[in-house]
Amino acid sequence: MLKPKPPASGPKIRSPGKAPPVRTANTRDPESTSAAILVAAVKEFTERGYEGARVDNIADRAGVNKRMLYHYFGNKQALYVAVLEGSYTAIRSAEHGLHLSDRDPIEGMTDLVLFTWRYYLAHPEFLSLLNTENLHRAKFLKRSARIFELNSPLIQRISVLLTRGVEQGVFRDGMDALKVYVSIAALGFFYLSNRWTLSTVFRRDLLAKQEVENWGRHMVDVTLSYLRRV
Amino acid sequence: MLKPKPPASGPKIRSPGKAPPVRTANTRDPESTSAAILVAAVKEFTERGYEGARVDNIADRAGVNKRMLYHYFGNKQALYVAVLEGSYTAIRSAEHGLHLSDRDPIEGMTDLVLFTWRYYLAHPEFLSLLNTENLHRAKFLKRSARIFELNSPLIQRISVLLTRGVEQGVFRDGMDALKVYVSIAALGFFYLSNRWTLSTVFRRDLLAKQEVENWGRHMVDVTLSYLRRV
Amino acid sequence: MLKPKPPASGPKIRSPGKAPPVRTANTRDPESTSAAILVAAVKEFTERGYEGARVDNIADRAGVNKRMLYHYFGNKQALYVAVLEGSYTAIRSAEHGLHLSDRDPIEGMTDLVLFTWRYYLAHPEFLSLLNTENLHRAKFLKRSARIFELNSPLIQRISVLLTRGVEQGVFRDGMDALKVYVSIAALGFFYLSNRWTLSTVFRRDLLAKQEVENWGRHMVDVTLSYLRRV
Amino acid sequence: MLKPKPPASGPKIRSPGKAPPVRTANTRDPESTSAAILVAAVKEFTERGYEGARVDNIADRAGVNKRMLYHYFGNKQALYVAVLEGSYTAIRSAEHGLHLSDRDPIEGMTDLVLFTWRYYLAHPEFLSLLNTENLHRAKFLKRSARIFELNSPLIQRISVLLTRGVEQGVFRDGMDALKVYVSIAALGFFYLSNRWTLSTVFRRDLLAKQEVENWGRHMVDVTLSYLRRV
DNA sequence: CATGAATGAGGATTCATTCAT
DNA sequence: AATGAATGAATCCTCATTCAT
Repeated sequence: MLKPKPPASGPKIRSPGKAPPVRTANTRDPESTSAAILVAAVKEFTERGYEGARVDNIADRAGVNKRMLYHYFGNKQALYVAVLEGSYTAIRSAEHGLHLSDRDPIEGMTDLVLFTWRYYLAHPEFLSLLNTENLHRAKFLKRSARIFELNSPLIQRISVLLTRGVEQGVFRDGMDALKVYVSIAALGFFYLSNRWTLSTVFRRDLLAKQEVENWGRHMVDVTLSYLRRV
Repeated sequence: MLKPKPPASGPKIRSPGKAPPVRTANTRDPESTSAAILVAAVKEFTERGYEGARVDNIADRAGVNKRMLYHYFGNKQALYVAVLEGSYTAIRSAEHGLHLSDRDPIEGMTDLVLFTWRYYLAHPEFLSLLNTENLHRAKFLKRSARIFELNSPLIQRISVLLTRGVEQGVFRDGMDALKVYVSIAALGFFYLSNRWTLSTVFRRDLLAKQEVENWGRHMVDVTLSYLRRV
Repeated sequence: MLKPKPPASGPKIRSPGKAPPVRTANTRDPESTSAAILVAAVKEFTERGYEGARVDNIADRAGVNKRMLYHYFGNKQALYVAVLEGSYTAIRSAEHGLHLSDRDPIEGMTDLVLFTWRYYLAHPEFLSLLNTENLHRAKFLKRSARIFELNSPLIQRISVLLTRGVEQGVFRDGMDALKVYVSIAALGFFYLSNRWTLSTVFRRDLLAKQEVENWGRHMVDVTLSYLRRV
Repeated sequence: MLKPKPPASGPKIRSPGKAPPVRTANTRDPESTSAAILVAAVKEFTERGYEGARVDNIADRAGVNKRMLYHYFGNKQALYVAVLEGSYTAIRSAEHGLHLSDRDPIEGMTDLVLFTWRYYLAHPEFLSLLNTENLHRAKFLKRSARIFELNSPLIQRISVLLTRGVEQGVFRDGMDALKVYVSIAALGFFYLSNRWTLSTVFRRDLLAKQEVENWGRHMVDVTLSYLRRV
């Protein structure tokens, strides 16, 4: 009798970039199983986008049976939404570590810019997931009711910071907190998200250590130049 | 954590908004056939990304037999590369309309910023394609030998503009042309590319006429604040 | 939930020679599923060659979902290789039933010839697969590391038989075991493999019972005439 | 306007083994056009079998427009039959060069064997086409009415040779001319046709010059051993 | 006679998801 | 809870053949 999957054939040729399973099978630990799936899903969706991501790959990477993925998350789309929400939750909760309210406005703004830059650097998956989501016109994100609540406090706090800066005579008046935040995000996000095409098109390695540090300072420079009262 | 979605949900995002064919069949005009394929491919890749794009959809949208797509472009990937190259060629040739060299530096820079902003506004496909390409780490773009030649003159011209601004005492010294360009691009690109998530997360319609105009001015403001000698 | 099966039966005219599925679906018995695929693949490749074989046909003949074929064997080519290896394994293990070493040389040789003839008669798939493989210049077979080990003992045993025949004064000296084996195989193989063109060209039914028996005797006659000391 | 077949894509990836076209286009010489197609078709069918052969490849190899192939031959199958008939015609007309009737029987038989061997060596396409045809159970050949007339004289002439050999006391009596011919053909045909698998399975280069010469002598040896009166 | 564009019917393969244990 | 076999609907791509010039 022939064995299934004879060695000569080598079926199941996984896509490149496959990581070895991070868990051993049959742990019977719901907590760890679903966490492992989530971690694997973040990687897969980050690397390949929504359409490019493979359910099989996620299961393999998580070291769990594919069926578990459906058990815990329902389907690919729901898993993707869970990944997305997790990413937003993470950045907003990280931002809580920032204490913008009781700081010197210039220092507070500098911290915000550098925090944003460093967060993006440390969390490429966040950028990639956002791009993927924007390709889909945020249709998945729209379903998540909590997203607005999650994000609006940040703008509020920037607004306070700006007001204090104006009161202290260091910032220009009439600045829009959302505009300021979007500008900061834009500088950091675009640089990293588009680094592949930028490096190719302009032949300059944007991820070199020195370039990365410079860009953080540059972001501070641009932001403060814009805000400062002249 | 999201609850597993009820079975009725059904992912399977079928081609929304599929357009009727733009041509009648069997024109026997190679130029028009391959052009129609290219136009359709731009749309499809823009809307759905590389993995999400469907060869069948492209053929349908172009109003040509699917086989023609392979006849003229070889395969999906080659067609995608053709789309990508076409997009870069288009923006760079549009930039040629700008006469940065013989202008007042402030005006020239303002023109560059506004041009960039308006080009991105008018060409959402360019932004989307770049995002798609960056998801793939520019692996397709890297194969295109002409890309660097296509893009490097722009940086050269910005550099000249900056130098003239310094000479005339209006710009700060020591500015990096690539940094300046990437900053401008970042402000415009991120705003548009991420408008779907931004609108959702901050509940503000970034595409409202007034907002769009404001953002253009904002980009000029930020850029000149940064460059100006204080 | 019931699946909404399409109303009418649908055309889908299968290629000629389709056999009804030999299994019922969804047996959930991997052994039997992969065995059924292999059996069906032998038939299909035998009847139509590698290029002519249809993966759909194989799945249909095996009574399994087409997807299973990829699950167990990877792809068409790997399945073909499995079929090929199986055929070689079968004939060599059948040859083990022959006890050439402890026999009278003339009898042993007669047995070998008749065994070969009968095996070919009983296993037309082996001949057909070999022809197919030779059309491809053995490119699939070359990848099989075990093939040489599988076949070389036979030549060794013929060699011993020849030596004993020489010692007993019944065989000529200096005979090459491989030449002898190839000659025997040639007589049987060609007759059967080429019987279709031979029958057409010479208008003689080579598969008539009497002809078949005669040819076996003829093979013995030719072989012994050649080997015998005169 | 984009040119069809952009350089980046490189469509029309032909299968390996493609030969450059042997003619320049648009010769407007029917004779040479159809001859070129036939020559190209022989190569393609020989190398890839009937199902593996590609109409496009044949046209390319012939350096003619694909449409011409249909113009001159009707379709792929008819072209294949033309190729097949051409091959049979060629070998039989070559056999006419042999003068078996007025020769010493032993010499005549030796000539026949060596002629067969050399012809097979020089015409691998004949062997390959026969194998292909046998895979299809000679269904194409059966349609060719001329085939029997073409081949039967040969057996007649062998029969005469055998009779003369018996009369002269050098050949055994009661030999069947067809059996003799099939045996000779078998020895030569199988050796060459199956050389790829034989070489792989037994690790011996059957196409080495010395081996080839030896096999011709071996064929004579076997044939005469069988026929000779002892 | 000659050309190259155009076509519809498959071809192998892949995918998210469900079933049976 | 967990498993791996099983499935049907795509998905990219290819092929022999015909059409319009």
